[in-house]
Amino acid sequence: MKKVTMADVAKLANVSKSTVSQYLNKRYEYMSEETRKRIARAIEELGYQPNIIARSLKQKTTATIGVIVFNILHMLTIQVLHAIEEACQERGFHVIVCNTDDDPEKEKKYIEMLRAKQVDGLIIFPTGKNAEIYQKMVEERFPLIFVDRMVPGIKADAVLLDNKKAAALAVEYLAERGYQRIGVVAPPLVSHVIPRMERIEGFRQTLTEKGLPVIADYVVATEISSIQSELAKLFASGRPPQALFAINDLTLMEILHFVKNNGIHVPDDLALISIDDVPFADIYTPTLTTIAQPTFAMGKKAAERLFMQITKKQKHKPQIFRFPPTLIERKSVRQRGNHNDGRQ
Amino acid sequence: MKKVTMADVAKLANVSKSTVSQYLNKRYEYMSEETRKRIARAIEELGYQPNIIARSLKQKTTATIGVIVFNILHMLTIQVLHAIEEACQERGFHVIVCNTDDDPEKEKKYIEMLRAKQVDGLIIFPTGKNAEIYQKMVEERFPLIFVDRMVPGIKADAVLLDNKKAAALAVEYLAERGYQRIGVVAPPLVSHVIPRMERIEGFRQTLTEKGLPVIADYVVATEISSIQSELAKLFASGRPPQALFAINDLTLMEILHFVKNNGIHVPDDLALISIDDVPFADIYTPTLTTIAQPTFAMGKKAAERLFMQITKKQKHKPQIFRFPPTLIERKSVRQRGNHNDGRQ
DNA sequence: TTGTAAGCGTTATCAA
DNA sequence: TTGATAACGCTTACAA
Repeated sequence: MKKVTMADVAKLANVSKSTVSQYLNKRYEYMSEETRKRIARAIEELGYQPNIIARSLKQKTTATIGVIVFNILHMLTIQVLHAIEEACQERGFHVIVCNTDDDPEKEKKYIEMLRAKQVDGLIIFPTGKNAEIYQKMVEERFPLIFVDRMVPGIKADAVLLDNKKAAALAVEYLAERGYQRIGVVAPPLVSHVIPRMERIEGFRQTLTEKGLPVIADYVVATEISSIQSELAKLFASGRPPQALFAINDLTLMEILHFVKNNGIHVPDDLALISIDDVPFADIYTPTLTTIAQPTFAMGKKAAERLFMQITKKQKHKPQIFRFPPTLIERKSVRQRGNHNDGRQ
Repeated sequence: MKKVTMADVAKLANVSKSTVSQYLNKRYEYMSEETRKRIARAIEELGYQPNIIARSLKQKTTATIGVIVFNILHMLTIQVLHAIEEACQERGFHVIVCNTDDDPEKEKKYIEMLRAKQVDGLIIFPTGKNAEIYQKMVEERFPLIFVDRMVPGIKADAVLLDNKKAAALAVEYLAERGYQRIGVVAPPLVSHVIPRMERIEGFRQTLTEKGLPVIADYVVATEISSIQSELAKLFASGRPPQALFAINDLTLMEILHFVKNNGIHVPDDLALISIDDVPFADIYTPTLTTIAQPTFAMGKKAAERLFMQITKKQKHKPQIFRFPPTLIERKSVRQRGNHNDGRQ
């Protein structure tokens, strides 16, 4: 009762399917004004809508990309996704979004399904645990970009924050303001999650460069759910840190809960700086000094780079794009008095 | 060099394409152990991956749905999307996500493109301004669900918050605690954005029911960018409101900025309650009393209902699903002293 | 300037 | 238990 096809249009307009096809693809060059109008009328009359699936089958291209993320609720994910969607919109592409919850099995299934659906390329916020599959795509020259996390050993394009720099920014900022006992809070340090490692590495390194001690106890790296209790232990000890560096928005939230529940005053009792510019940074009291990621630029770059891969399917040497973090100075870190030697 | 097709598998396994097809669709009934193994081996050997596009063309079904949202950065959007994605995952469906920025033109283009791509159904957070197009889909019985906003006159399923109830909850809560001069802050009241209208309507109605005056000046409904200045005017006047009801998270943010910039103390100078349970509600000082939407349940319902439409393409009378809001009591509203008659 | 016909990679209907 | 063969709706040489 419903499906109008090109053949119907052709019949009604008294032309052949190919002519209709020409028309639809705007190849008007050799088409008489007359036929063009007849076709237009027929399409109108029948309410014809082309079937892109059929075209895709023939052309082997779907104008669709897949974006596989490990946490769709993450602010970073959403912002990058936004930029990707916008870039795709400009090019007439569509985005299939898949959420893995950081489960490699789901990721694997998604990659396979999306490739079966013939997406033209993939942007992945990887779990990091499907090396063989990533590798296979690289070998086949399938258009692929990693975002946020990269996977060691896989020669694919990646769009990342300059994580060491971000950590350095934080530590330098604190050090310059007289903080000496600086702690860091992070999720568990697992080796395949590169940004975490890089941030901690940058933290340690910068501390050393600044001549400050790296105190093992001040490195809190544990499940989000136990950050509160770990912090409690830390602050129950004799010498709690003077400042805390939150490696991302999730850990920042935990710290904020902790200070609220324990009546710790920021920045007087404890200075705070974090990576990820949370939306409430400047309504919180005190406003929060953060290190922002250029999320929109990152998403845009990922999309553009993917389009490049899609259009010119040459070899292209894999590139890692490191985006610079930006320190946004607010009030959660203040200048420490010089007379204070660090004791409470 | 790459594309392995069913024909290749068939040749290698020494069977016909149809047999391979049977195998892939797990119709093993009449298949000899022997051929089954041969096919399995051939698939393995060639690294064959089925082309779902071809299958879709034949079967007229893509196992893909489209989700068109008017603001992908909205927290509500993201949470509902999350639930939709999860429900789709369970059913082997994929989700194409499109962001319209509340632009009806974009929405129109997206709807057309997605239908051309033969998606099996559409979940739309509508701009509300493409009535003819929505109507056409309804008439064609194309699977369609509206979320968050509904469109008057369009007989389609919709998943919504019980907006009047939400507003009533807020006003009752304030009234019961002795607040009399209650204001509301909202984006511009345009008639096609139903939830806004419903919330304001609920606000007014409940105020009246509680015997409280509806003061025109206390209804701030304006562009987000000018909320601050409108609030400034309001508070510069002799009798500012004792409590403010933020119609959504965006307006809440503006109010929060305003109180911070003007040294207004919450809840002592001004009580605050809002729809949308923002992530920082319980780290803010004071913690924020909010009215939460059951976002996950809403997304799940939208997906399930869409699947129902997709599977049984019968008439089905359109239903509006109203989800109950939940008041989460925190500290941004306190009991007012009875001796206070409302004057400052 | 327009039409014919051969695909694209599946599935489905019959036969064998 | 398996195999021909014709769709599915479109694109694209090549002819006319």
